[in-house]
Amino acid sequence: MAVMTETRARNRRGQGELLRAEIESAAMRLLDELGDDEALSLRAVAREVGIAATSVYLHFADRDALVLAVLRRFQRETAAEADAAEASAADPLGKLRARVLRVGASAHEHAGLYKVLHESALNRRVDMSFKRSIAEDTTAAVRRCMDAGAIPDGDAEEVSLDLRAAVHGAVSMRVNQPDATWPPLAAQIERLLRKITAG
Amino acid sequence: MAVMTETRARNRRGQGELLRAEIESAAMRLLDELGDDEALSLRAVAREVGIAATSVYLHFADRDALVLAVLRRFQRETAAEADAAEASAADPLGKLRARVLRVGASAHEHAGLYKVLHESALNRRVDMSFKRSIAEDTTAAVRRCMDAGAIPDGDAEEVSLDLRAAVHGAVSMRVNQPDATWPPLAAQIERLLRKITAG
DNA sequence: TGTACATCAGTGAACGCGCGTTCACTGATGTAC
DNA sequence: TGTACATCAGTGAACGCGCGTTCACTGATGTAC
Repeated sequence: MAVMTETRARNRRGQGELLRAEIESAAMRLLDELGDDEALSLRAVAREVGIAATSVYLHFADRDALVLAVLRRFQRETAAEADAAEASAADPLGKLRARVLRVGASAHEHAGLYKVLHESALNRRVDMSFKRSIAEDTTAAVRRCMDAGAIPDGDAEEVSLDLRAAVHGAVSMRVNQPDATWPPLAAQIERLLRKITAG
Repeated sequence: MAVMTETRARNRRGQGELLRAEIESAAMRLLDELGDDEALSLRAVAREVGIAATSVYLHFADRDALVLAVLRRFQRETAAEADAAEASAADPLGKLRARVLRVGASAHEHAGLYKVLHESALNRRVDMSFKRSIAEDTTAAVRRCMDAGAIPDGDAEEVSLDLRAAVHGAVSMRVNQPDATWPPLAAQIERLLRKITAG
């Protein structure tokens, strides 16, 4: 029965794009809580921002467009964090470890967004090929480890696939059953990395 | 615009429970296609069976009860298949391999049900502890391998967790991005099993 | 410096939809006498 | 052998809900003259 009393000052002329960012941020917050794109309603986003539901259409063609914008941003941010983590390590194996740990941690921290990005029905409906870069970056890091002799030589694509599957699984279990008790994610990821990269 | 013309003979007296099974089967089919419990509507199930929507309430308290009945059945069937596969192998390692391969294959074959069981919002909302048995059975199989010296001795719980994470990840990727091209699941599972059980 | 007006940012009412669930009911059938 | 009736299996109308989206609109503000 609580009535929405928040009012929001209209943006100055020429500043209309500011609302776009506000909508996107609100949707990102909600989506991270919900963990399900179908559960995100445009009207809830509008309520969160304090605008009329129809105002969302000033900046996004429809609900899918809004969700996709959020997911692109999450993907971009995660990739940047992974790059930064990689850069902070010295040797190839340290870089691979830092990258994988960072990707796992980001996913765990933003469980809802991770779920929507990787486990929602959107994957069946729209093109999400922008996700590919994470896989490619991991494969490249594996390859550099092999080239440097830091891990046994082999099929980098295959090792990367196994590694991503294992990390995805470790994260997914925790994200989907948050109430169960789980051993620390980082330790498991390090162990999986060790096992999977060993010849 | 197609109108539902299917008619369905009312069950004989005393046979009312037959409808329960029909509803459960229809819901199972739909849920496997949809891969999302929130997308399953009671009315769609009723349409599929050819009954009035309200007739579902003769056998299930509400939508959640119906979905849970389906998931319990799927879990029971998968566990039985895994036990059968295990029984068909001779040595402990063969049994573990057979079990893990069978669980992976069942999941892949029933992608939608697998998703609902392991990745749906139901996990946050209701008790799904009946899922535990699969994990426990795998851990037991790992322990028998260790006892028999078929794999290096170690923490069976930990190895089982890593194995389940990896297999879950391998399945989940394929299930969630069915249009991407993936190498054969069985080969990847065998490889992961080898790597993860090796000391 | 003043003012008409185009533009920009955003609104509010309305639409049709499918949904879960409640409720009072119907009509065939088996059974007690 | 006949029949009244309780029970069983299932129905159909109706409810209120929140949703995505369309549409014509409003009112403040910057700018051209």
